[in-house]
Amino acid sequence: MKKRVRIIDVAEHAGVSPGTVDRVIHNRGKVSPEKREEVLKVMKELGYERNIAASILAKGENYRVAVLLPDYNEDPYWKQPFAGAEEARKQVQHFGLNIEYYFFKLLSPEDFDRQARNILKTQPDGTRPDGILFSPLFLNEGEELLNKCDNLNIPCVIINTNLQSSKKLSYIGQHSYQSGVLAARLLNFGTPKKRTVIILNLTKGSTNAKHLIEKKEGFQYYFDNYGNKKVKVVNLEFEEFNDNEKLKTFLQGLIEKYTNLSGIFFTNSRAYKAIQCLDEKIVKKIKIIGFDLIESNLNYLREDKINFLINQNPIEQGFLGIQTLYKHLVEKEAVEPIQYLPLDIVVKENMQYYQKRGYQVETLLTA
Amino acid sequence: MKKRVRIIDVAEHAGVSPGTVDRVIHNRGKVSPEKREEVLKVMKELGYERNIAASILAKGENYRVAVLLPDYNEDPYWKQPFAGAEEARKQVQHFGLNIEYYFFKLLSPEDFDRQARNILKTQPDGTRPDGILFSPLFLNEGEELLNKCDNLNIPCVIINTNLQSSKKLSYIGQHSYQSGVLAARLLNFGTPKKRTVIILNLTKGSTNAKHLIEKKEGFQYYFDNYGNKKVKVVNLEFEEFNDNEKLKTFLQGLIEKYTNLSGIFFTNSRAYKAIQCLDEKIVKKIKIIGFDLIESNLNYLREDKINFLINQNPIEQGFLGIQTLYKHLVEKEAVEPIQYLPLDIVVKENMQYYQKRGYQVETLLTA
DNA sequence: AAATTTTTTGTGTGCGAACACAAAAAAAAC
DNA sequence: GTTTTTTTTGTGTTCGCACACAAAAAATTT
Repeated sequence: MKKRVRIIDVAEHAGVSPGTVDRVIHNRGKVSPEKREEVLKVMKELGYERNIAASILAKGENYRVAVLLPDYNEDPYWKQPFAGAEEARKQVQHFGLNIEYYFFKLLSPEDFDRQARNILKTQPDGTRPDGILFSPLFLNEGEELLNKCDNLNIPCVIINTNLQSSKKLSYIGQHSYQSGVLAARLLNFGTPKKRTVIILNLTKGSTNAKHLIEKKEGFQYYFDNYGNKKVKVVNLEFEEFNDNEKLKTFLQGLIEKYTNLSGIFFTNSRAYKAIQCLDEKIVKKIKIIGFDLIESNLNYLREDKINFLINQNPIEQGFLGIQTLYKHLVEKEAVEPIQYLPLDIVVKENMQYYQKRGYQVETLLTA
Repeated sequence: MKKRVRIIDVAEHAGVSPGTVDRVIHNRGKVSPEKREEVLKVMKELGYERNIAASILAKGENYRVAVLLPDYNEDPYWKQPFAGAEEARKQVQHFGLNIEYYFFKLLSPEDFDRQARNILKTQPDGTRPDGILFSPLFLNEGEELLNKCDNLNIPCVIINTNLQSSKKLSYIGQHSYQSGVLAARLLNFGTPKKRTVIILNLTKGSTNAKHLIEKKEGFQYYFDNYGNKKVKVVNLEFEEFNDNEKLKTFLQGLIEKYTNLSGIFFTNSRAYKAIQCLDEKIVKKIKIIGFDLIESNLNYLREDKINFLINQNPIEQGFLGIQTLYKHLVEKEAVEPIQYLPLDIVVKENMQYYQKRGYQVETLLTA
């Protein structure tokens, strides 16, 4: 148990005052080059490490982080990153990280933009947030926010949807392409003969389509290279998924057209919307793969109407997002620019274990 | 951003000195009942919360935690909990938690016991560890260690194998029974007709058999209640798995005997030992499910010789184990007595994401 | 060469809790 | 009622860092 090296130890060895060492550590300038070099050398020699507890105490509660997510009342999926962030907040609040939440309307780029402006507005005390966690569902507006933050020197962590921009501190989420490959593998597993599989995208055009395209490509790739060569892949999209009648007509059309239909891969969390519209017997004959452990999907998983759900760890996304900002701001540690979360294969028999933090979502939101 | 309530605030409101409040908080006795009550009341009223950073700083680096695991040179699986613990150590070392590792010979209860005694020996400075993390592979010796620690008031976190004893702070690991059910589900998925499945236990009698029995029961339960009713389940054990010739003979015997063999479920990480001995064509005809993402298994997963691996998150077990002790000792927060980790279904297409921390295992151990 | 400005370096205080020790109050012994 | 002992309460120092401010040294100006 080697005793820690302190600033004052470094100062003594370097023949300077603690104040000078402090200036070197924090780059507060006003240090002559020679002393600067000497201090850096001694720090390395002695292996100086900042005492984080003392640092936090001396600094006071100072960091402000803004979290911008879709309003979860419109889509229960978004409860989960929120819950994860809340969980992390409880831990890091002791160490000087405070969090403010902002919510935008799920399908409205305008609202996203409005909230983003709110976040960046200077407070009465003249400050801006020290970090932002958000999900860039809209490509342009997301990039714009990243750019603004880059100018203001505010680190951003983005979750769920990746942007190519290098102006982010870190991306946390799934590898879209690979999730498509995985879905294909699972569907292929239950498709021995010459059959048809459908990849169906229930979404409106306005949202960031990039990760949906990647899923499709991954899905196609698997069947082209590894899967049962006799399987035909059909690629479809349907926008009016909120109109039950239209959706029903659309789906029945598919069933009639593709008589040798083996399975459907839903590219997002809306598998349950389709299953609602279909006859039980038909559903059970088709293999169905969807995304996300939201309650409506889980119910169908229990009833064996959905065969597999792929979990993209939304709770963990929120949790890790806050943790990453904490690491960067408070501990000043380097963070990974891309943090891919596992693609969990969820069936009835293991679903319970992926909802652990999920329990708190409910209690949290009714409070 | 409400300002924090400090001890001195509580003291003022209660009309006592900070020392008295301190005594109440730490139960250092010597406080008159009236003042004690008053202080507690005020603490609740003002919502006092300990400033953890200040607390850690004032206390100094004080906590010592011992970690007792099997020697990973004998079984690569055990590299993983070690790596997880190391990862956690890096984080909590800043906050006053120091870790010492002890290793015991995998199949030797005597060595486990010897190391346990080492751990509990008082140090030159008269102290014992403040907490212990271990894996109670041997039922009796594990219980004994728990009992001793209970007497000495040392909190214990156990991983991998559960013990019924209530004298543990927390268990972290899988739900054995449910993992059996899950394996059955996956095997059943690929078994349409009247066939035979084998559940095979490659182990020596000496280790704690309890979680193996639970796996078997879960496996059987699924086929009895939900699975294909025409499947016959055969329950076997083989001890001399390290003798390739004998194992080969044994397995070929099985193949000949059960001509309609559909799949084998290996109850631990030794699936690879069996596959080594078998002909490629035969392996590919049989569905194989095993446990644990060790390199030999992963290779066979890549080659499609193993269909599914169930991951019991050994890295996370080590990581969470240390975190749990940190929470208990340093943050003094309540911890969950049982923390079940997910039963991950791993195939070729998602295996990479479950090894994230695993990468560091290699670099760690060659250093 | 003295006075002034600018750059560089050193000193001191506070953050909040833990713990040792001193002081005061209460109880017991005489 | 005084002294001694025990219980209860209060005070002061420490942990290591951040940051404000004071002091010293160097560079400019006069």
